[in-house]
Amino acid sequence: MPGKRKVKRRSECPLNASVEMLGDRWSLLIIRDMMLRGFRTYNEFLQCYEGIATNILADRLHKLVAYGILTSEPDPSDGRKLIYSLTAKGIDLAPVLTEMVLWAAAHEDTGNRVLVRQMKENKQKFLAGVRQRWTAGGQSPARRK
Amino acid sequence: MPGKRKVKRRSECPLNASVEMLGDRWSLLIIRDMMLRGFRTYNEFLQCYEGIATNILADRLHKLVAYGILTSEPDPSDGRKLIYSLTAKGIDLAPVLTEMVLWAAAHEDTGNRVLVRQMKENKQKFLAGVRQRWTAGGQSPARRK
DNA sequence: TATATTACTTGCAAATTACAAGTGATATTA
DNA sequence: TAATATCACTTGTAATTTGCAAGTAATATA
Repeated sequence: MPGKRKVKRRSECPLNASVEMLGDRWSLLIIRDMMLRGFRTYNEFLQCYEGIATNILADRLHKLVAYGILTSEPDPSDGRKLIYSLTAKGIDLAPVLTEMVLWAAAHEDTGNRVLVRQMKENKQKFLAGVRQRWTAGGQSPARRK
Repeated sequence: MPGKRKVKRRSECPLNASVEMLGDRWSLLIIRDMMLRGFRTYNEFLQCYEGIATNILADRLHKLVAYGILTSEPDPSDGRKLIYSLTAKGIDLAPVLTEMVLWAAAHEDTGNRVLVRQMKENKQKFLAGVRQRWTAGGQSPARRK
């Protein structure tokens, strides 16, 4: 388990730390696609509904790895591919994602009602599910398209 | 209570809606300063630790008002001032803020341990406090400097 | 009446983003 | 084995956004 490293930030505020790491238009969507859709490779991430540009995706993946939110390793069955995984730190973003989803679902006209109902009715169960799919037991989380 | 309006977004995903409204380096910090420090005017927001630029602040305040997260009204005791308030939609961001604070506090070397302990030990009480300070009874939430 | 304060706006350089078109390494197909 | 396809990127360029400094009009204070 890596220790907390001292990083130069605009302030000491923990919210500011989160905003500096995640406060952009793409990082959380990549994490969403890992948590909810089981995406793990570059080309899968490129298929995200919102249409991320290739250079931005490469940049964000590097940053998320540098922040300790993701790790990457070569695919043993295909030397061209890199497989990205969520670390414990990345898995711990599930509550953040959940609250952002519930907030938007409550106040905006959005889709994916199934997911929202699932999150609302049993937040704890949903979080446990993400954790299980991405730790020890679940090396290859199920893909849902 | 305003209804949910149809807005053109990159996708229907509720997380994407949140990211489009809040996914930048400043919006959530303005909301933090309202919720935790009781800031309500332009000059107060300008004093934020992270040092926001005036044009960025003006832009973000306009956007947050347009999204229905804030409202603004002239200060009756000083015609030059505008007083910004959190709407119900804005108050409902407290759980998002809380989870982002707890995540960073758990995984990064950050400050404001008092706030973090308060949030961790009694999340519900903290959320209730924010709601109370910003609704009906609490027209002028206490300033903590 | 002169000065100060408030909430901005404007101009401009620098940084970031989006889009299109490569690139080298590896894998598959004929 | 040679040609083609796929993979994870990189590069170039234009458009957009940001950061900083310097205004500005309306209102308040001395």
